[in-house]
Amino acid sequence: MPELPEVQLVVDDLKTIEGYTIESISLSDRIKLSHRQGKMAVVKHENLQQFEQSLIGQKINTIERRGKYIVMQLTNPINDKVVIAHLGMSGRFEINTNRVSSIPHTHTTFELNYETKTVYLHYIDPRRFGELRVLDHINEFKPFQQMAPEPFGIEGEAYFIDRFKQFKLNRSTISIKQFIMDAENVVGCGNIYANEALFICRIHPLRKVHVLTERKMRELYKEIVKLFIKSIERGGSSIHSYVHMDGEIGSMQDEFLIYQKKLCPICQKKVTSRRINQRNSFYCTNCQK
DNA sequence: CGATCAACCTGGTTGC
DNA sequence: TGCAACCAGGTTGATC
Ligand SMILES: [Zn+2]
Repeated sequence: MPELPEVQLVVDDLKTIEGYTIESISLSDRIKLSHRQGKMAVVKHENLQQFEQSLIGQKINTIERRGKYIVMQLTNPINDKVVIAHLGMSGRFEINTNRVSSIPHTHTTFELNYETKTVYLHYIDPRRFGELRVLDHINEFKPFQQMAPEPFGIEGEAYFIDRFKQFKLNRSTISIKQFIMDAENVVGCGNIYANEALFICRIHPLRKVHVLTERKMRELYKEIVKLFIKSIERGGSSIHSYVHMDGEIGSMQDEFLIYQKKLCPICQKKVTSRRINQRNSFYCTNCQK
Protein backbone atom coordinates (compact mmCIF):
# COMPACT_ATOMS: atom_id res chain seq x y z
CA MET A 1 0.00 0.00 0.00
CA PRO A 2 2.49 2.50 1.03
CA GLU A 3 4.21 5.39 -0.64
CA LEU A 4 3.84 8.87 0.79
CA PRO A 5 0.27 9.59 -0.41
CA GLU A 6 -1.12 6.30 0.90
CA VAL A 7 0.58 6.73 4.26
CA GLN A 8 -0.78 10.28 4.47
CA LEU A 9 -4.32 9.01 3.90
CA VAL A 10 -3.88 6.39 6.61
CA VAL A 11 -2.66 9.05 9.03
CA ASP A 12 -5.62 11.29 8.18
CA ASP A 13 -7.95 8.41 9.09
CA LEU A 14 -6.02 7.58 12.26
CA LYS A 15 -6.46 11.09 13.59
CA THR A 16 -9.91 10.08 14.84
CA ILE A 17 -8.19 8.25 17.70
CA GLU A 18 -6.12 11.20 18.89
CA GLY A 19 -7.01 11.76 22.53
CA TYR A 20 -7.81 8.10 23.18
CA THR A 21 -6.03 6.12 25.88
CA ILE A 22 -4.60 2.65 25.32
CA GLU A 23 -6.37 0.28 27.69
CA SER A 24 -4.96 -3.04 26.54
CA ILE A 25 -3.12 -4.71 23.70
CA SER A 26 -3.43 -8.13 22.16
CA LEU A 27 -0.99 -9.78 19.80
CA SER A 28 -1.57 -12.55 17.27
CA ASP A 29 -0.21 -16.05 17.83
CA ARG A 30 1.82 -15.52 14.69
CA ILE A 31 3.67 -12.61 16.28
CA LYS A 32 4.25 -14.50 19.53
CA LEU A 33 5.58 -17.48 17.62
CA SER A 34 7.85 -15.30 15.53
CA HIS A 35 9.29 -13.75 18.68
CA ARG A 36 9.86 -17.13 20.26
CA GLN A 37 11.85 -17.98 17.16
CA GLY A 38 13.85 -14.79 17.56
CA LYS A 39 12.53 -13.18 14.39
CA MET A 40 10.64 -10.17 15.78
CA ALA A 41 8.00 -9.98 13.06
CA VAL A 42 6.11 -6.66 13.05
CA VAL A 43 6.70 -5.80 16.71
CA LYS A 44 10.30 -4.68 16.74
CA HIS A 45 10.89 -5.06 20.42
CA GLU A 46 12.98 -7.65 22.23
CA ASN A 47 10.33 -8.33 24.82
CA LEU A 48 6.64 -8.47 23.98
CA GLN A 49 5.51 -8.01 27.58
CA GLN A 50 7.64 -4.89 27.85
CA PHE A 51 6.19 -3.65 24.58
CA GLU A 52 2.67 -4.02 25.93
CA GLN A 53 3.48 -2.57 29.34
CA SER A 54 5.15 0.50 27.87
CA LEU A 55 1.94 1.32 25.98
CA ILE A 56 -0.83 0.57 28.44
CA GLY A 57 -2.17 3.72 30.06
CA GLN A 58 -0.63 5.99 27.43
CA LYS A 59 -2.80 8.63 25.84
CA ILE A 60 -2.44 9.14 22.08
CA ASN A 61 -1.59 12.80 21.79
CA THR A 62 -0.85 13.28 18.09
CA ILE A 63 -0.56 11.14 14.97
CA GLU A 64 1.60 12.43 12.15
CA ARG A 65 3.45 11.17 9.09
CA ARG A 66 7.20 11.39 8.54
CA GLY A 67 8.27 10.02 5.16
CA LYS A 68 6.55 6.65 4.91
CA TYR A 69 6.42 6.26 8.69
CA ILE A 70 3.50 6.90 11.01
CA VAL A 71 4.45 8.64 14.25
CA MET A 72 2.17 8.55 17.29
CA GLN A 73 3.17 10.76 20.20
CA LEU A 74 1.96 9.24 23.46
CA THR A 75 1.75 10.86 26.84
CA ASN A 76 1.18 9.79 30.43
CA PRO A 77 2.07 11.36 33.79
CA ILE A 78 5.26 9.35 34.21
CA ASN A 79 7.03 8.75 30.92
CA ASP A 80 5.94 9.82 27.45
CA LYS A 81 6.52 7.46 24.54
CA VAL A 82 6.43 7.51 20.77
CA VAL A 83 5.11 4.77 18.51
CA ILE A 84 6.67 4.52 15.07
CA ALA A 85 4.78 2.39 12.56
CA HIS A 86 5.59 1.39 9.01
CA LEU A 87 3.15 -0.44 6.75
CA GLY A 88 5.75 -2.39 4.80
CA MET A 89 4.16 -3.75 1.63
CA SER A 90 0.81 -4.97 2.90
CA GLY A 91 0.11 -3.33 6.24
CA ARG A 92 -3.05 -1.44 7.10
CA PHE A 93 -5.02 -0.23 10.09
CA GLU A 94 -8.67 -0.63 10.86
CA ILE A 95 -10.72 1.01 13.60
CA ASN A 96 -14.00 -0.50 14.71
CA THR A 97 -15.86 -1.72 17.79
CA ASN A 98 -14.91 -5.39 17.41
CA ARG A 99 -12.80 -6.59 20.29
CA VAL A 100 -11.58 -9.41 18.06
CA SER A 101 -10.89 -8.75 14.41
CA SER A 102 -12.43 -11.11 11.89
CA ILE A 103 -9.80 -10.19 9.31
CA PRO A 104 -7.00 -12.69 8.71
CA HIS A 105 -3.47 -11.54 9.55
CA THR A 106 -4.57 -9.13 12.25
CA HIS A 107 -1.41 -8.99 14.33
CA THR A 108 -2.05 -6.30 16.89
CA THR A 109 -5.20 -4.94 18.46
CA PHE A 110 -5.22 -1.87 20.72
CA GLU A 111 -8.22 -1.36 22.97
CA LEU A 112 -8.76 2.41 23.12
CA ASN A 113 -10.91 4.45 25.47
CA TYR A 114 -12.14 8.02 25.37
CA GLU A 115 -14.59 8.98 28.09
CA THR A 116 -17.31 6.34 27.73
CA LYS A 117 -16.35 5.25 24.23
CA THR A 118 -14.31 2.15 23.44
CA VAL A 119 -12.88 1.37 20.01
CA TYR A 120 -10.33 -1.11 18.72
CA LEU A 121 -7.40 -0.30 16.47
CA HIS A 122 -6.31 -3.34 14.49
CA TYR A 123 -3.06 -3.69 12.59
CA ILE A 124 -3.41 -6.12 9.68
CA ASP A 125 -0.44 -7.23 7.61
CA PRO A 126 -0.41 -10.47 5.57
CA ARG A 127 3.25 -10.28 4.59
CA ARG A 128 4.40 -8.97 7.97
CA PHE A 129 6.95 -6.57 6.48
CA GLY A 130 5.44 -3.76 8.52
CA GLU A 131 6.90 -2.52 11.79
CA LEU A 132 5.65 -1.30 15.14
CA ARG A 133 8.14 0.19 17.59
CA VAL A 134 7.93 2.04 20.88
CA LEU A 135 10.66 4.50 21.78
CA ASP A 136 11.18 7.05 24.53
CA HIS A 137 12.02 9.72 22.01
CA ILE A 138 11.70 10.19 18.28
CA ASN A 139 15.37 11.16 18.01
CA GLU A 140 16.40 7.62 18.87
CA PHE A 141 15.04 6.37 15.58
CA LYS A 142 17.97 6.06 13.16
CA PRO A 143 16.15 6.45 9.83
CA PHE A 144 14.88 9.88 10.92
CA GLN A 145 18.33 11.20 11.69
CA GLN A 146 19.45 11.42 8.06
CA MET A 147 16.04 11.83 6.46
CA ALA A 148 15.30 14.59 3.95
CA PRO A 149 12.69 17.23 4.93
CA GLU A 150 9.01 16.75 4.20
CA PRO A 151 8.21 17.51 0.55
CA PHE A 152 5.23 19.73 1.34
CA GLY A 153 7.39 22.12 3.32
CA ILE A 154 9.51 24.84 1.78
CA GLU A 155 12.93 23.30 2.49
CA GLY A 156 12.41 20.13 0.50
CA GLU A 157 13.47 21.37 -2.89
CA ALA A 158 16.55 23.25 -1.68
CA TYR A 159 17.61 20.15 0.27
CA PHE A 160 17.11 17.95 -2.78
CA ILE A 161 19.23 20.28 -4.91
CA ASP A 162 21.94 20.48 -2.23
CA ARG A 163 22.13 16.70 -2.16
CA PHE A 164 22.28 16.64 -5.95
CA LYS A 165 25.20 19.07 -5.93
CA GLN A 166 27.01 16.94 -3.34
CA PHE A 167 26.58 13.81 -5.45
CA LYS A 168 27.82 15.72 -8.47
CA LEU A 169 30.82 17.02 -6.56
CA ASN A 170 31.65 13.52 -5.36
CA ARG A 171 31.42 12.23 -8.92
CA SER A 172 28.71 9.84 -7.81
CA THR A 173 27.70 7.35 -10.46
CA ILE A 174 24.34 6.28 -9.06
CA SER A 175 21.27 6.30 -11.25
CA ILE A 176 18.56 8.92 -10.97
CA LYS A 177 15.98 6.31 -10.02
CA GLN A 178 18.11 5.18 -7.12
CA PHE A 179 18.60 8.80 -6.10
CA ILE A 180 14.91 9.69 -5.90
CA MET A 181 14.01 6.49 -4.07
CA ASP A 182 16.50 7.32 -1.32
CA ALA A 183 14.77 8.97 1.66
CA GLU A 184 17.95 10.92 2.39
CA ASN A 185 17.29 12.88 -0.81
CA VAL A 186 13.51 13.06 -0.94
CA VAL A 187 11.05 11.23 1.29
CA GLY A 188 8.11 9.09 0.34
CA CYS A 189 8.97 8.31 -3.25
CA GLY A 190 8.61 4.58 -3.83
CA ASN A 191 8.70 2.47 -6.95
CA ILE A 192 5.46 3.63 -8.54
CA TYR A 193 5.91 7.37 -8.15
CA ALA A 194 9.59 7.12 -9.12
CA ASN A 195 8.65 5.42 -12.39
CA GLU A 196 5.86 7.89 -13.07
CA ALA A 197 7.86 11.02 -12.28
CA LEU A 198 10.79 9.92 -14.46
CA PHE A 199 8.47 9.20 -17.35
CA ILE A 200 6.71 12.56 -17.09
CA CYS A 201 10.09 14.31 -16.99
CA ARG A 202 11.33 12.07 -19.80
CA ILE A 203 14.37 10.92 -17.88
CA HIS A 204 15.68 7.39 -18.37
CA PRO A 205 15.77 5.68 -14.93
CA LEU A 206 19.38 4.54 -15.45
CA ARG A 207 20.61 8.03 -16.28
CA LYS A 208 23.49 8.98 -14.01
CA VAL A 209 22.60 11.72 -11.55
CA HIS A 210 25.80 13.68 -12.18
CA VAL A 211 25.00 14.30 -15.85
CA LEU A 212 21.66 15.94 -15.08
CA THR A 213 21.28 19.71 -14.79
CA GLU A 214 20.05 21.58 -11.75
CA ARG A 215 17.16 22.84 -13.85
CA LYS A 216 16.11 19.29 -14.73
CA MET A 217 16.46 18.18 -11.12
CA ARG A 218 14.20 21.00 -9.93
CA GLU A 219 11.65 20.00 -12.54
CA LEU A 220 11.82 16.38 -11.36
CA TYR A 221 11.44 17.31 -7.72
CA LYS A 222 8.41 19.43 -8.47
CA GLU A 223 6.89 16.59 -10.47
CA ILE A 224 7.29 14.15 -7.58
CA VAL A 225 5.51 16.56 -5.24
CA LYS A 226 2.82 17.17 -7.84
CA LEU A 227 2.20 13.43 -8.12
CA PHE A 228 1.96 13.11 -4.35
CA ILE A 229 -0.67 15.84 -4.20
CA LYS A 230 -2.62 14.45 -7.13
CA SER A 231 -2.58 11.00 -5.58
CA ILE A 232 -3.79 12.21 -2.19
CA GLU A 233 -6.64 14.04 -3.95
CA ARG A 234 -7.61 10.77 -5.66
CA GLY A 235 -7.48 8.75 -2.47
CA GLY A 236 -4.13 7.14 -3.27
CA SER A 237 -3.27 4.09 -5.36
CA SER A 238 -5.07 0.86 -4.51
CA ILE A 239 -3.53 -2.24 -6.03
CA HIS A 240 -3.09 -5.03 -3.53
CA SER A 241 -4.84 -3.76 -0.43
CA TYR A 242 -7.16 -1.01 0.70
CA VAL A 243 -6.02 2.50 1.39
CA HIS A 244 -8.92 3.79 3.44
CA MET A 245 -10.01 2.27 6.68
CA ASP A 246 -13.64 2.27 5.60
CA GLY A 247 -12.68 -0.09 2.78
CA GLU A 248 -12.87 2.58 0.10
CA ILE A 249 -10.19 2.36 -2.57
CA GLY A 250 -8.28 5.15 -4.25
CA SER A 251 -8.20 5.85 -7.96
CA MET A 252 -4.65 7.02 -8.56
CA GLN A 253 -3.84 3.70 -10.25
CA ASP A 254 -6.10 4.82 -13.11
CA GLU A 255 -3.77 7.76 -13.69
CA PHE A 256 -0.58 5.77 -14.15
CA LEU A 257 1.14 6.51 -17.44
CA ILE A 258 4.00 4.02 -17.43
CA TYR A 259 3.87 1.81 -14.34
CA GLN A 260 2.90 -1.72 -15.46
CA LYS A 261 1.94 -0.44 -18.89
CA LYS A 262 2.63 -2.33 -22.11
CA LEU A 263 2.69 0.58 -24.54
CA CYS A 264 4.04 4.09 -24.18
CA PRO A 265 1.16 6.59 -24.03
CA ILE A 266 3.27 9.12 -25.96
CA CYS A 267 4.76 7.15 -28.85
CA GLN A 268 2.89 3.82 -28.59
CA LYS A 269 6.14 1.86 -28.65
CA LYS A 270 6.68 -1.09 -26.34
CA VAL A 271 7.46 -0.16 -22.74
CA THR A 272 10.68 -1.62 -21.35
CA SER A 273 10.36 -3.48 -18.06
CA ARG A 274 13.58 -4.17 -16.26
CA ARG A 275 14.75 -4.80 -12.73
CA ILE A 276 16.80 -1.96 -11.30
CA ASN A 277 17.94 -2.25 -7.69
CA GLN A 278 15.56 -5.10 -7.02
CA ARG A 279 12.54 -3.18 -8.22
CA ASN A 280 10.78 -3.40 -11.53
CA SER A 281 11.25 -0.30 -13.64
CA PHE A 282 9.02 0.69 -16.53
CA TYR A 283 10.24 3.15 -19.13
CA CYS A 284 10.15 4.07 -22.79
CA THR A 285 13.58 4.09 -24.43
CA ASN A 286 12.18 6.29 -27.17
CA CYS A 287 10.78 9.01 -24.92
CA GLN A 288 13.10 8.82 -21.91
CA LYS A 289 16.74 9.80 -22.38
C1' DC B 1 31.31 3.55 -3.73
C1' DG B 2 27.54 1.11 -6.07
C1' DA B 3 25.15 -2.67 -7.86
C1' DT B 4 23.11 -7.14 -6.67
C1' DC B 5 21.18 -10.50 -3.76
C1' DA B 6 19.06 -12.39 0.22
C1' DA B 7 15.90 -11.98 4.01
C1' DC B 8 11.66 -10.96 5.88
C1' DC B 9 6.33 -13.13 4.01
C1' DT B 10 1.47 -14.21 1.85
C1' DG B 11 -1.60 -14.08 -1.96
C1' DG B 12 -3.05 -12.79 -6.52
C1' DT B 13 -1.92 -13.39 -11.39
C1' DT B 14 0.21 -15.66 -15.26
C1' DG B 15 1.45 -19.24 -18.15
C1' DC B 16 2.19 -23.85 -19.46
C1' DT C 1 -8.64 -26.87 -15.03
C1' DG C 2 -4.50 -27.34 -12.11
C1' DC C 3 -0.60 -26.03 -10.36
C1' DA C 4 4.00 -24.05 -10.42
C1' DA C 5 6.38 -19.96 -11.17
C1' DC C 6 6.46 -15.24 -10.77
C1' DC C 7 5.22 -10.92 -9.09
C1' DA C 8 3.91 -7.16 -5.59
C1' DG C 9 3.36 0.57 -2.98
C1' DG C 10 9.61 -1.57 1.45
C1' DT C 11 13.89 -1.65 4.19
C1' DT C 12 18.17 -3.47 5.80
C1' DG C 13 22.41 -5.78 5.71
C1' DA C 14 25.85 -8.86 3.44
C1' DT C 15 28.66 -9.66 -0.53
C1' DC C 16 31.32 -8.74 -4.62
ZN1 LIG D 1 7.50 6.58 -25.80
